[in-house]
Amino acid sequence: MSPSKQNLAAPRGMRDFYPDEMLRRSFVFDAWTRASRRFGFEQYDACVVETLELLKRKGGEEIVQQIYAFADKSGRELALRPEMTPTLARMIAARHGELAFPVKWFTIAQCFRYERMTKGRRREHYQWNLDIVGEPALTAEVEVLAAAADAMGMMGLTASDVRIRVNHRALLGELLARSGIPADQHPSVFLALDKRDKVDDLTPFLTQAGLDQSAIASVNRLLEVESLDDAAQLLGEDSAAVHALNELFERLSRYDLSSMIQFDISVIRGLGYYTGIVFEAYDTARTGRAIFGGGRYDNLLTEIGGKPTTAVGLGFGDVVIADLLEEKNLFDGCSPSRDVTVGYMTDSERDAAVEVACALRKAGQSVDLATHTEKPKQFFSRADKKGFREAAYIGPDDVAAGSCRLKTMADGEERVMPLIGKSEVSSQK
RNA sequence: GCGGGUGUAGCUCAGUUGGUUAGAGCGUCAGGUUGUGAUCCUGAAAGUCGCGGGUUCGAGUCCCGUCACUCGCCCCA
Repeated sequence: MSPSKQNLAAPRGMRDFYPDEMLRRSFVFDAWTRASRRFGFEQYDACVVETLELLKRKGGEEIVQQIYAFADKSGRELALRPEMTPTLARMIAARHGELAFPVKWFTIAQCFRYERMTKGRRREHYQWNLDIVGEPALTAEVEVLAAAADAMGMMGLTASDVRIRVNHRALLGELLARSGIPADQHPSVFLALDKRDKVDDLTPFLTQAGLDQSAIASVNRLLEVESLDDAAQLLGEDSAAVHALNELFERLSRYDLSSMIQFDISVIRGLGYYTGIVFEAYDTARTGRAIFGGGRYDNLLTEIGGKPTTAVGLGFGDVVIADLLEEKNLFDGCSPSRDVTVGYMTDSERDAAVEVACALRKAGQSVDLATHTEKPKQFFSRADKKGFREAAYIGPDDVAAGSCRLKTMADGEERVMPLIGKSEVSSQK
C-alpha cells in the first residue's frame, strides 16, 4: 500500500517539530530553564509512563477518561502521564527521609491527555513544572511567581502583554460562609464563579446548584468584589486569607512585579486539591487560555501515601505561550546559529575543505561542510538560503594559491584564510 | 459527547449556471552564467481535486455517506 497523506501525518493531537519549529520550542525551553536556574531550582526528570493507579489516585475518576492508558504484556495497567505533579509527589515521597526540605525542583515534562482538540490545546504538550516542596511560608509562592514572571520576561513579554491573577481559596470560602452559604454548596458556586466571563447571568447555574434567592444575591455581590480592599471590607481585618494576599502583593513589589500581578476573585483553579493561594496568567487582552497556573497544594503528597508535606507549584505549557509569542512576533529572533559553511568545486579540493572546516571547528565555530561537490552558484545559493553567516568556497585556484576566502554573506566582504598552515585562523567577526 | 467551517501541486489558494487537456503565486530543481548567493529571464518536475457511492451524455463543481483537518461548546494542564 502506498503511503497516503493521512498516514504521513502525526496521530491526532501529537506533534512533530521540524527544524524551524524546534527553534521556537527551544526558545521557550531555554527561557524556562534559565529562569529555573536563576532562581536556584534543581532539574529533575522522570519516566513518561506511570502506573494508572498513581494517576487515578490524585485526579479521581473524571480525569481517568482523559488518560492514555494501556496494559503492558504482563497486564500491568499503565498510562502516559497527563501531568507531572503525581510523579513529583511519588519521587518526593519515595525519598522523603533523605531530602533536605524545602526542595526546589523543576522539569520540562512531556504530558499526554486524550481529549478533544481546540485552540491552545493538543493531546501532547510540554509543561514546565516548578515546585517548592516542604515550605509552608509565603516565600514559596513569591519565588515561584517571580520565577515564572522572569521566564516570561526572557521571552520578551512585559506587564503590558500578560497579567498574573491571584486569589486565595480560603478567601472564597470565607466570603461564601459569610454570605450564609453552607460549605457543601461551595464547589457548585466555585464552578459558577468560574463561568463569570463566559455567561451574562449566573442565576440559572446558581439555582441549579441549589442556592436560594438570598444566597444568589450574596454571590452576585461577591462578583462585585473587584479589589482586595473590597474583600477586606466584607471580611474584616482578621481574615487570614486577606492578610496572606496583602502580604504576597507587598512582597512581589520588591521584585518589581506589581504591574503584572493583580487580585482576581474569579480565579478558582483545580477545585479539589489547591489549599491556599492560587494563580493563573493570561494575556492582557484575555483572548487565550491560561498561560500558566498553579498554587499551594498542601495535601497532595499525603494523598498518594507520603508524609504530610506542604507544596507550591506551577504548570506552564508550551502551546498557549507559543501562540502568544507568535502573535506578538517575539519569535522573530529565532534563527539557526550556524556560523560557516564550507564547499568545494571538485573532489580534488575536498581535503582542503576538510582542513578549513576542522580549523574553524577547532576555533569554536559551528561549521557545515558540504557533503558533495557543488558549482559556485549552487553553493552560494545554499549558503544564503540556510542562513550561514560566512561561506568558504574552495576551488583549484585556491588550492594552488594556498589560501581560501571566507565570504560574509550579508555584505559580501571576504577575508583570506591560509590553507596549508592550518594553525592560524584569523579571529572571527 | 454536541455544533459550525474547510478538504484541489511541497505551501497559500483560484476554479463561473456541471462541459473537452484542472490553474496561479510562492517554494523546489534545471538553464541563461564551467569561480560566486539575494534581483531578472526561460524552462521543468510536481495532482487519485480527502475517500466511497449516487445523479448525469458528462462531476473538482450537484446529492448521500465516510474520513481527516480546523474553530467553538463541555471540561481541563
